[in-house]
Amino acid sequence: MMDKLFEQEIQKQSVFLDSNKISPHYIPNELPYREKELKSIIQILAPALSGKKPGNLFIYGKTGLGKTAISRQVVEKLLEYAKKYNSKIDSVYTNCHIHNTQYRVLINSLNKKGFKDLTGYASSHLYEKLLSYVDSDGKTLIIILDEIDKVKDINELIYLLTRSNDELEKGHVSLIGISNNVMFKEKLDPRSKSTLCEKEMVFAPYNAKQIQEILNQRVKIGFKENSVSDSAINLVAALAASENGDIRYSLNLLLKGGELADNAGDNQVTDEHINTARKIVEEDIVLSLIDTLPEYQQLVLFTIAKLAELGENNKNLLGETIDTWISGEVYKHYTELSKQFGKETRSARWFREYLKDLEMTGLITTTMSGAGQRGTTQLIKLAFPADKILNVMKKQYDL
DNA sequence: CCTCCACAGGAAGCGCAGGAGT
DNA sequence: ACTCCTGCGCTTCCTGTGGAGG
Repeated sequence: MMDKLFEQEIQKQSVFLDSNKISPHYIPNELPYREKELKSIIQILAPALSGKKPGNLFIYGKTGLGKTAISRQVVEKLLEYAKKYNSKIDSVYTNCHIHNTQYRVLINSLNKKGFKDLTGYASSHLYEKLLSYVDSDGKTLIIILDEIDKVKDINELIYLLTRSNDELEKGHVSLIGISNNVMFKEKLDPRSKSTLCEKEMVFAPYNAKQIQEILNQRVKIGFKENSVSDSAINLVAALAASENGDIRYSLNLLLKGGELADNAGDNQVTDEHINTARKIVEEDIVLSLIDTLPEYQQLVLFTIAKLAELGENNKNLLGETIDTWISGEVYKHYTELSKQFGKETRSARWFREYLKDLEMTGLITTTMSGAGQRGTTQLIKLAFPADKILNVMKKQYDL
């Protein structure tokens, strides 16, 4: 019985040749339309080959534009060359979304370099360990900090890591910081800012045509021939273009679309699959955004979503749907709802901080009021359809 | 023009948790 | 085990801002 099920699964036809190659985590050998960026990073890091300290680099750009892929690729190539020419270069990659403090970044870096059982040590001790690791043979250590904006004590971390260059007898430490948060740079200490942003680079979005080309390449290696209709690829490219040229998003669409086709037993991915995939992927995005939110922010979001739901049957005098509220109004409803759920009500001041946080996650958008409204107040609007948010929240918390 | 309203957001301070030092 | 310190989440208080309304 079980054997039969496995047999069936194996023999099931698939549109995929190798679904791993469609995964956003897969780094292809060639990254089209990034030659310029590739060249600049190589130029910045190249001094390491002759034992000089490469400049620190800050890379900024929206999600899914190849920041991580390019940096990792360049560093990998650099290590190959270093071997060939006998230069001592080493690198360590840390995703700060997971390792989001100075301490955790240090632990992670040392772990990856083969140091074990480090928990319990003070961070000064970890720092010493890292220093001696670099100093032992005078290597150049390139530290890649992805999603660097997620580190809580980022100023201290930057200071610590760059200060190490003064204390090292031989060898250097060089930083590559990657972020998709525009505001991040402005929140840095002026001192950290000038160190980290010694060299700076901005990744521009791909346009629809470039996305199409990139997707075609991936489809060729990830899908069987003719398993994705041309119009489906066009649709994915168009959708991604409207999402700031986010390749990761488009790959997720293709991956989901392929799975949907497989499940339905279809031998080609069509527009229909992509449209369904889009709904699923979007819901996943909303879910993951909401999921990481603290409880009290979720309640605020829920309040706004509830208002939006009501607002759909609530037209203003011009017959337009009401989809924007002033913060005082939302706060009133929030206090009512929190009583209803038996939660403590936060002060209006802190409520405003919640709004700011929600805006940071991109779940809501706010604008300052102008004429037609007394004084200055925030006008609050959901960034996603209310039913989508409510659906996700209902599933999660059976509200 | 002046006052009032409705809010924004800074500053101070408070209780608490979790480390570091002793 | 104990104090001390620090950061965090939050409240309270306060000043500032700009349109509405007299």
